[in-house]
Amino acid sequence: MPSPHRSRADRRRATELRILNSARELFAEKGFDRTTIRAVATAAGVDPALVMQYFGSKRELFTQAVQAFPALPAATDTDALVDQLLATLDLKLGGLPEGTLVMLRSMLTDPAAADHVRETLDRQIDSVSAALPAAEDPELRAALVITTLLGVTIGHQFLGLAALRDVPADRIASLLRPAFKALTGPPD
Amino acid sequence: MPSPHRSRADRRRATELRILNSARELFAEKGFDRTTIRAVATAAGVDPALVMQYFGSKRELFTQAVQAFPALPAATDTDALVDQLLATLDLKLGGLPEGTLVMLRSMLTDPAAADHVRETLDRQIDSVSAALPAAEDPELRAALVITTLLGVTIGHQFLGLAALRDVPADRIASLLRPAFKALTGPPD
DNA sequence: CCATTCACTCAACACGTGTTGACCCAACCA
DNA sequence: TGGTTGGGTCAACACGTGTTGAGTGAATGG
Repeated sequence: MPSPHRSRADRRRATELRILNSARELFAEKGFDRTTIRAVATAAGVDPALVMQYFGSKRELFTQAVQAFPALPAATDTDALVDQLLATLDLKLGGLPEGTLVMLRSMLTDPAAADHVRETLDRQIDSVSAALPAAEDPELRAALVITTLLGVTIGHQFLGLAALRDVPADRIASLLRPAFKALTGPPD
Repeated sequence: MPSPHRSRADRRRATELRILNSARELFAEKGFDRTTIRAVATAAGVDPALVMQYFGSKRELFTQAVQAFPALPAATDTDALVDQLLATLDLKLGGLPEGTLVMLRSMLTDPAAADHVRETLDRQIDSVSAALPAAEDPELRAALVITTLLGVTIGHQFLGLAALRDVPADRIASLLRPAFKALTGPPD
């Protein structure tokens, strides 16, 4: 059922976007393997063949459905860095962008997704590490901070751990803050 | 190629075990969806139909391939608890039992695996929480400790983050210790 | 020694998948 | 108005999957 009176190019872009959105939603919810081209097509109200025609392959559709993680804001001061990292918790626990969910969901079972996540986290670690000039082993400390956030995110967003349900993000942040301070700079 | 002179019952148990071990290895490496009955059978040197005959279904084989996480040792003292938690890092970073790898690998894409992991972690959280009588929000604190360990494990074991490669477990433990102390009991 | 049990294999079914090529018809353009 | 483009559908192929039922032959036990 085509929407009324629109130019051919407009409709083309609209359905392509509809497909991409359905794909993101399904990939984020069920992962790469369990998301079928047919399911995406149905969700978008379109024939499976059209999905192929537009994106070439399921793998390519997956790639397009992923969007880069939001870059971490730079910080040179350690205290400010911790605050900024904790500020991202709101995002991580509430409305993580769907393109990010797509990556995280499949990272343990799809090597391509794992690569993408690894590269992204490595980059984030470098970025955090660069803001820890005073401490020793800055890269390792940064990695522990980032993986901690990853673990909390997984426990909350994907596993739905009881102890994390209905806990406001700033409560978690306030408990995590002293831990991150201990991690990023030792008490001397 | 039957191994020589053994009783029928012995050989039966032996091949059943061989199948189970192959299954564990493959499930741990590739996850539920990408592990095929045929691949398990081939790895065990056996016909696919035999796998079905012994385990009934792929799902049942998966269930059998999972073994319970090693229970957390109890501790009533906070400092001792932190030490014990960090002592598990050796295990988590080195030779995590394959049955555990199976669960973790599939937890993001297979709901049954997610259930199992959630239940296990909930139990661990309760256990840790019980050892934190003094602090407020003990359950939440426990959950943050456990999810931190989860995140570090994933970053190291499954993603292979560069910053965690070739870092001895006790180095990580020594950096994590002050963070866990800050998390389990506030500086008063 | 013979009948039976049973570990194990073979061949196939039913189904869902990604992917493809032929086709249709409304929008466009001269 | 008529020919062409191109968004979109239809039907099918080739393949891999979990699963099944009939069959085979050696170990068993009386």
